[in-house]
Order: sequence, then structure tokens, then C-alpha cells
Amino acid sequence: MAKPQTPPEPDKNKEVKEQILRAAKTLFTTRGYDGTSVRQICEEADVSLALVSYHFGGKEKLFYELFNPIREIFRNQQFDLADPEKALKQFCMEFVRNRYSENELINILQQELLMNSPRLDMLTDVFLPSWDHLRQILQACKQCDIIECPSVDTAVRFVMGTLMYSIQLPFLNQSGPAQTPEETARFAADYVLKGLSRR
Amino acid sequence: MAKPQTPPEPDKNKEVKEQILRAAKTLFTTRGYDGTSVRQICEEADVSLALVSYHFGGKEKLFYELFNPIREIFRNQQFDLADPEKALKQFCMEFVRNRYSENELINILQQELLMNSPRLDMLTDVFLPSWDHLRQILQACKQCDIIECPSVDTAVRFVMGTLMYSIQLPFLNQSGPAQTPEETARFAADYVLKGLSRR
DNA sequence: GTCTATACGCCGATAGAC
DNA sequence: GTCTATCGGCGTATAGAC
Repeated sequence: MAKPQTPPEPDKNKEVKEQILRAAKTLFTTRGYDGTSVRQICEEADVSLALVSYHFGGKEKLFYELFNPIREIFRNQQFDLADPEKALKQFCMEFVRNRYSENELINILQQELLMNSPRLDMLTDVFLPSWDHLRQILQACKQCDIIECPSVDTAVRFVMGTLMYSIQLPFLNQSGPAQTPEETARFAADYVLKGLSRR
Repeated sequence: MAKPQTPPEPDKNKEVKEQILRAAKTLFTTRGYDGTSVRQICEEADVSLALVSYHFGGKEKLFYELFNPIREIFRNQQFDLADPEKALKQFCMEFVRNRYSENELINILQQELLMNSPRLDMLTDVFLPSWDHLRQILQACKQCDIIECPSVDTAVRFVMGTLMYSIQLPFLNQSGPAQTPEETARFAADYVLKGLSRR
């Protein structure tokens, strides 16, 4: 089916929706869910107040829709548990890449996780798969005596902490030249593997 | 000492202030600054709405006062840069202990850091000393060729991530028996040292 | 589909009685 | 020092014109 032609605009509808999504993403990132008002979003997006409810059905639904782009990413990830060490390395590198490319959404997610927000129920498919994959990988690593840790849970948290903080932090005026995502990914995988390795 | 009996109350003033502080701490932790209303705090503390303004001068000042107990802790920390490896180990262990004993405040702090909130300006003396200490320690370690990293900034973030996530996370139903803070502190120091060590 | 105007509730802060 | 009552403002959501 071709475009509906001449009418007012080509895809004005989609355009407005995406403008709202863009504004919402940056605002939620820097002010949090409760710190961001629909008014601010619409002002930033340069559209009228009513359009968030019209296009998304309200602030909360807009919030959830923000995460649609990364829902697939995490769902489609696969790791070969037969080679746990390689799987761990692969997990770390892919996570860091995603940490960089989806910085804002993962920041928002971290805020929500930290306060155990009531919105998490609608976001489990966004964040749980990663935690589960990592846990399975580390479980396998431990069984093969590749790593050493008091409990798999603890190792999961340590690794996740490492990977979550792999990106530059806004509140530090980081001086020198920034690493590339790929460099950081390699270093992260190294750091994790060495850190968990049996002495 | 028996109860002071008949006078109005012994330290009702202090008692009310502390009740408000307690309620504020738990609410800010689980709902964030903007997600928590003064009304909720007062209801939870079982005092009337006006008392937050009366005793603290408003919501924001109450928020800042929450952190007073840990301001000293971080300011008074000292590390001997002459023995960087020992300093790093000490830093990790002390941070993890604090992470456990001041779980709620550090959670709140993390939320604020993550969204680079405008309130951070009044909290620099709470969180900056730790980041600075860690950076100095890692700088020293790197100069002595004890550790290896693409940049000190990156190492700082990795270590902080590890330590921040050293505590149990509310959104994971963590199965097995929890580690003690001391066990976790030891493991964290090990993980960090091994992770950063030259191969 | 997009706008303006408005409904209605909760927000933080304070005035004034006790 | 603590309460209740209330202020002005901003929150989300929607009705109705275009």
C-alpha cells in the first residue's frame, strides 16, 4: 500500500508520536518518572498538552512504550552454556555495547530498579532476561570451576554493577579522552573474568 | 533511669524530628524525592502536616538533613597512598560495610546521581570524597604498576559499580542464604584487586 | 489529529487557634 | 510545639471547537 498521498502531511502522526517519545526519553532520564510532568514533555516536544493522552493513553503508557525498542534486543539474546567462559565474555561485551547505545533507557531502568518502583511489573521482560542469562552463565562457570564466589547471586550483582557503571557518569567531570564502547567492552570482560577467576 | 513522668514529655521535640526523619528516609528510598510527598511523610510519621516546615524548613531541607549522619563518615576517611594496594583493599572493604549499614541513604544518593539531580550540589560533601579517594588510590596503584586499565576514570567507575551493587537488590527474589557484610566486603576487595591486576 | 479551555485533585507552605 | 484550615499553583486527564 502506497502512501495516502496529498493529505496534509506524509506521516505527521508518526512524527508527532516520535517527537513526544524523544522528549519523554530525555526528560525521564534527567528528572525521573515522578519528576517529569506531561506538560514539560509536551512543551519540550512542541506539541499541545492533550496529545500524550490521545496518542499513548496517558503518562504511564507513554513511559512503557519508551522501552519497546529494547524489549526485543534482550529477548533475542542467546548464550552457549556449553562454553561458559566464552558465554560470560560475550555477555559482558554485549551488555556494555547496549549500555552505550541505549544509555538513556538503561539509566531510567536503573532508577526504577533502585526504588523498586511499581512500574517494574510492566518492565520485567526488559530487564529480567539479562539478569537470568547472567545468572545461568555464572552458574555454569561455577560448576566448571572457572570462577570462584561465595554465591552465584553475589557474583551476579558484582558483574552487573561493573557493567552498569561502565559508561561515563554525568556528575563527574571526566577529564581525559573517553574510551570507545568497544575498548570499554573488552576491558569490562577482562575485569570480570579476572575478578572472578580462581586465584 | 525511669521515665521522666508527668512533664509534657521528655524530648518530644527530638522524638518528633526523628520520627519524621525515619519516615522520610524509607519513603525517599522507595519512591524517590519527587515521588514522595510531605503529606505521606507526615502520615507515615503520625504527625501533622505542618511539622515538616516547622522543624526543618521545608521538604528540601529535610531531605538534606537526612544525610547528616553520613557526612562525617566519608569526610573522616583516610587512606595511606604510600601502600596503594593496601589502600585499595581498605577502601573496598570500608565502602561495602558502609553500603550495608547505610543502605537506604546510599540508595537515595544513587538515584540522585543517576539523574544528575539539582539537589546534588548540596550533597557533594557526601559522595565526592569517596570518588576522589578512590581515584587517588587507583592513580597511585597505576603508577606503581599494580593495576592495569585504559584510564583511571574507567577503573574508578568499574570499582564503584562493583561496590554499589554489593548489596542485595530488592527486585530480585534472592534465593540462597545472604552473605554477611564482612564476607561480601572481603570478596569485593578480592574481586576488584584481581580484576584490575596486571595479568 | 490537533488545539484551547477547563475539571478536579494533590502538591508544598503557612496562618492562626490552642 | 502542634494542630486544622486554607492558599495558590501545578499535576493529569478530558471536553469540545476546529
